[in-house]
Order: sequence, then C-alpha cells, then structure tokens
Amino acid sequence: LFSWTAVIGALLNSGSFAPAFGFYREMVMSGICADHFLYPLVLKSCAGTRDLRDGRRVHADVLRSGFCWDLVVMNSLVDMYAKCESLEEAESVFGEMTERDVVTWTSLLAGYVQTGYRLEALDFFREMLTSDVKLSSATLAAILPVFSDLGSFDLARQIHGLIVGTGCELDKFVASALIDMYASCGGLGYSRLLFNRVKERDIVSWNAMIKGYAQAKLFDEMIELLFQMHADGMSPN
RNA sequence: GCAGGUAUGC
Repeated sequence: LFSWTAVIGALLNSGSFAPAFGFYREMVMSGICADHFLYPLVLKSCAGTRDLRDGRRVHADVLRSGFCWDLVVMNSLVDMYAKCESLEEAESVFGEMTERDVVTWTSLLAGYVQTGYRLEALDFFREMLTSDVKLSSATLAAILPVFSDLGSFDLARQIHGLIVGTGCELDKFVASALIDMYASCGGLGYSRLLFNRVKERDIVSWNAMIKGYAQAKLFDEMIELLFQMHADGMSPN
C-alpha cells in the first residue's frame, strides 16, 4: 500500500491524473484496500480529470471502507465534487460533515467561483465571515476573482481593507489576485503599488501586472515591465 | 523547500 501511494502521489505531482487513477483501479483489482492517506490522492486525480463518475465510485469506496471520520478525506470529496461542477453533491457532503475546517469551506467556495456562481460565492463568503473559521490566504485568493468580475472600485477597496486586517495582503497568491482585481476595477495605480511591495514575485504576479497594463493599453509601461522581468531573471511564459 | 494525504491567484 505504501508503494501504491508513493507511485500515485508522484504521478499527481507531475500532473498525470488519469494514469494515477489507473493505478488505483489496478490496486483495487488486486484486492488491496485504500486507506485514509490514499483516498485524498485518488479523489484529487478524479478532480483533476473532472471525472464525476469515477469520483462517485471512489465516494462509494470511502463509505464502504468507513473513512468518513477523516476530515482530509471528506474535504477531498467536497473538492472533487466542486471541481466536477456538481455543487449539489459538494453541498450535500459539506452539509453532512460533523467537523469542518477552513479547507472544507474554501473548497466549496472555490467551487462556486470556478463554476461561475458569483452570487452564491459571495453569500457563502459572508457566511464564512460570520462563522468561526479563520480565513486563510487560499480563501481570499479564491474569492477575489469575483471582485475582479464585479469591476467596482468601491467594493475592491472594501475587500482590500478586510484583507489587510487578516495580514495576508502580501501573500503571493492574494497579492496577484489583488493586482488583477484593481486592474479590472480601474485602479491600476493601486495594482502597481501592491506589485512593488510584493517580495516574492512569481510568474503569476508579473503576468497579472503585465496584463493590467496591456488591457489599459499602456504599452510603454508594459514593455518596461517585460524588460524588468527579464532583468529579475524571470522569463515570460 | 520536502518529511506518506486535501483547498487558493494571471
């Protein structure tokens, strides 16, 4: 079982979701049962391939093998259903869970956002604020694209204020989402100020800033940034 | 950085 887990984990790390699931099938056919460490990996492979049928089969396997007590396994189920755009099933698992953490909430939140249910996402985010889960940088990075879509500078200022209070403002995931949000809400200057303050810039923060200048047709600034990116040892993708 | 497992940004 350790060997199967190692192989499936390695495949997932290289993004090979379908082959990873293939190994799980072989493992099951050879009569070995998964444990609570393997199920999250298998569910991640279903989420990666967006294969709802396989995901439901694994869900049944989880129930049969009695690993519902494990929070990580349950979180992986919520994430799998959310990524497969079966939000009803994701909600149903979420609703039946007796224990939830910030990952549980963020998985479902991200599901609403990625499926385009913005209002549900905002409602759910408000619910999160009144619950006693502590928001993580992943939670914030997940909800911010909704504010990019809304395009309201006032709302952008408000959510930014909330984020400053969490201390996650300069997290690279949150920061690049904020840069994109301001660029989409008519606050490109705020994007740049934030960009300048981010220490660990990665390819995504650069792209967010470059995209902002491109959309505003500020091509001189954009080109300058491309050169600066090169000088910092990053190459455009 | 990793220490067999889950969520997040252009």
